[in-house]
Amino acid sequence: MKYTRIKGTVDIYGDEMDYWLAIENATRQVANLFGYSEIRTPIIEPTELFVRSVGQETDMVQKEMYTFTDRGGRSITLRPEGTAPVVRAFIENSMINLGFPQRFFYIGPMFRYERPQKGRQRQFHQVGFELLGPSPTADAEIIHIAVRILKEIGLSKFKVVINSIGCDKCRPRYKEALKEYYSHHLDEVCDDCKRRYSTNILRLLDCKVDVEIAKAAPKSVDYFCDECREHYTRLKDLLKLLDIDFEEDHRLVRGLDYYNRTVFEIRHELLGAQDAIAGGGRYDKLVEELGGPHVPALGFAMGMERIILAMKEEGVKPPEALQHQVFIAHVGDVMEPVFRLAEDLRREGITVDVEVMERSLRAQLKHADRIGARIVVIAGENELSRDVVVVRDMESGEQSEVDLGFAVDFIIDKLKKM
RNA sequence: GUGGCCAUAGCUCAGCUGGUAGAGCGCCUGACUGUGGAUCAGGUGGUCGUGGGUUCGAAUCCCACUGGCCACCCCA
Repeated sequence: MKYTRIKGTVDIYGDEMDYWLAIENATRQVANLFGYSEIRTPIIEPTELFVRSVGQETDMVQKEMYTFTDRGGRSITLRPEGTAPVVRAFIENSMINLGFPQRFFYIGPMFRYERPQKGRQRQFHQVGFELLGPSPTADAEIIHIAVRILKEIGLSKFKVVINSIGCDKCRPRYKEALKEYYSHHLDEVCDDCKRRYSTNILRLLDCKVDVEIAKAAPKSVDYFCDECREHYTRLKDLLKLLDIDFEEDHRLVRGLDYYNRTVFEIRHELLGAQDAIAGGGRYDKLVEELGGPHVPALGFAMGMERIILAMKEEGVKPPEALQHQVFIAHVGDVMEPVFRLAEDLRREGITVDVEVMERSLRAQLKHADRIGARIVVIAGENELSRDVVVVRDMESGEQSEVDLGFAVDFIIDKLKKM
């Protein structure tokens, strides 16, 4: 094979596309119901944008970015996530003048240079929502939307996990407590944890090896400042009001530096190692960090590939995006009336395939059957010389001769009854 | 970046201890000269992932590379 896909990428087509459209349709529908407008930002951004926002020390920046130098000598990166570009666009276009709050959603490809596995590719796709606003009500709304979309798609076997990692004011105290605690267990934890003890102490909490040690570790809740405690408590109350089931997990910390206070994840029960189908949190300092005004905000992203895996695991079938309704088979020199009939039907919103291969009638019927056409119109010289066509119901096999002038009404009527 | 398993027709796979490729499905044609789905018959289709090595001879053994899957790491 001469040319093949780049490692970690896939071609999406055919029946598979139905899954994608189901997710996109659910997203747009829910976005519309909650008043979110779509934003499309470039796929390439200055490298520095992600270094600043996601964090110099994160794995995403350290070893997962697709970065290259363009012909002008600029360092460019294929976006590894969607929040930083949205915030950049918000600042650059002075959207602050549009008033508050502001609500955005996006759908598109992201790129991370990782080793592919189940639920993980190098080019993957996310649906994301961002809400620029400060209150716990905003947090509840964002989680509400994520759950709503998943339900709209037809999923049910997932759970919402939430936590708060405090803010700049109270997190240092919490980190101290963790260091103190882990200093007594350093010889028991895994090598990764030993390394992160000094680089990123919070991450020791979600280590999968030393689960018991992490479970017994100090919890952020016990170190919150008054504001963080109030925010977190209020969020939980609001989620209950919205009838959203959630679990608290003090070990949930996220890998992006910009998060503070609320973080959450939605995990699917039937997936493998990569079971997080959505994740997000609050980022109150990010807008300022990127040179904008003080604008507290939060958001989340859902992994479309993972949602499709979840749909398949749960047996959720997306609706067929393309339904072949009418196939026009023709024999002989009859194109003028055939084209006219096809156009008349399409004007009524009916999907019409016209034979373009000049095959035998038998082959045309076979093709019509394969694409799932409900009705086949047989237009031959025999019929058209008498100004009629044959209309065949492909399910029952019933055929009727219909005057050309009544064919459209006849077919519309027949489709309605199917 | 690390580890395990894997790579034969469009798809799913067989091919035992080395003797130079097969099935099912699909696709095309015909039986049915202008009528799909069933059946039957015929046909199409592969430099056995790539490169090298061992051998008289390699799809089969060895090495490297590439790619795939799964897991680690990390994340959606």
